[in-house]
Amino acid sequence: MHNPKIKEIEHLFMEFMPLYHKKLSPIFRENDDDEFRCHKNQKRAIMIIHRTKGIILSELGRYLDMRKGSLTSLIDALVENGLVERREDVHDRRKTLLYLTEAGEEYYRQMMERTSKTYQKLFSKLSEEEIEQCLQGLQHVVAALKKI
Amino acid sequence: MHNPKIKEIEHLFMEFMPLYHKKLSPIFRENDDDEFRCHKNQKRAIMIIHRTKGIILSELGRYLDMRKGSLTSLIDALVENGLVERREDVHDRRKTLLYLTEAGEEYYRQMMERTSKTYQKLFSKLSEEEIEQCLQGLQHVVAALKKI
DNA sequence: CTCAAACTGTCTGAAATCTAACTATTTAAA
DNA sequence: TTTAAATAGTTAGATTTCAGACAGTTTGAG
Repeated sequence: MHNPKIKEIEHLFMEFMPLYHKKLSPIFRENDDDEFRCHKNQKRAIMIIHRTKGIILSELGRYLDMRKGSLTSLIDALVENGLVERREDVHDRRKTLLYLTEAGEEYYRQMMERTSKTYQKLFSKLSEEEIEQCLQGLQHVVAALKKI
Repeated sequence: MHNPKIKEIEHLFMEFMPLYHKKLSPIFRENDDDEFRCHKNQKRAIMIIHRTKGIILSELGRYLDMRKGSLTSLIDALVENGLVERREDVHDRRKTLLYLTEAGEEYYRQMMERTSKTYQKLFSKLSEEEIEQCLQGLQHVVAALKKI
């Protein structure tokens, strides 16, 4: 019942997450020339809504690891700023579908432009081989997380 | 200057993080039989202090992606509950070193016991080969994050 | 069909986190 | 040596997130 390799995976995640926060999370704090003054979690929400258009609030909360109650006000602010819009779900009247507005998509593009520069700068410290291994490693980890 | 593989890595991280939050983060929310009623970030802090004994507040903040100002009160609560202790740094009087108390280590052990059960259950859905690939993948990603 | 269980989003007051100052200490350049 | 810049931790007030309760809707078992 107890698989030692899974235990190793657990340890690696505990090593991985602090490293991610230290090296990569700060990217979402960068607030220079952010006309809407979005904070970190608003930016994370925008990135997810862009990728999964029509997502509902509850599911967004799962992806962000935030409670749906917190998201009501977070999304309210984004709607007020004209970056996000709510639409009713025709097939399930409980649900509200979330989309980026055109302004939201534009904001997303600008955000990604800055993000990419930071990624390029950071990972250029690695050799081509290390980059390749990181890339393939991430693919395997993502594939695993999708299955569990 | 622009490396397309780094761009792929960036995309994979953007896919990875929401998946991690959805599948693995909830583990730290489990609050059954938690006599100290530690919330998620307190648990994350305890895990990091266990791994990096004698860490200072500012560095802990980087690993948690939290501001040092927030950590003063977070650590205060853990100290009051007898799980963490502050010690002065003899060589640099600005610094305060953080350690788990014996009760803190015991709390950590109990938390890890529950965590491990959840990891075992989740990852047992994967084949041996998929587990191996996830494991090796994580090793490469961690190695990369350490270098950048 | 009926009705309980599950799920949606919102609300309210409590709790946690953030921003931005501030003091103290160390580092390093002048 | 002197001094400016960088870093550590704390504090106060503003902002964000939380837990828990709520009403409306859908699902599914009997």
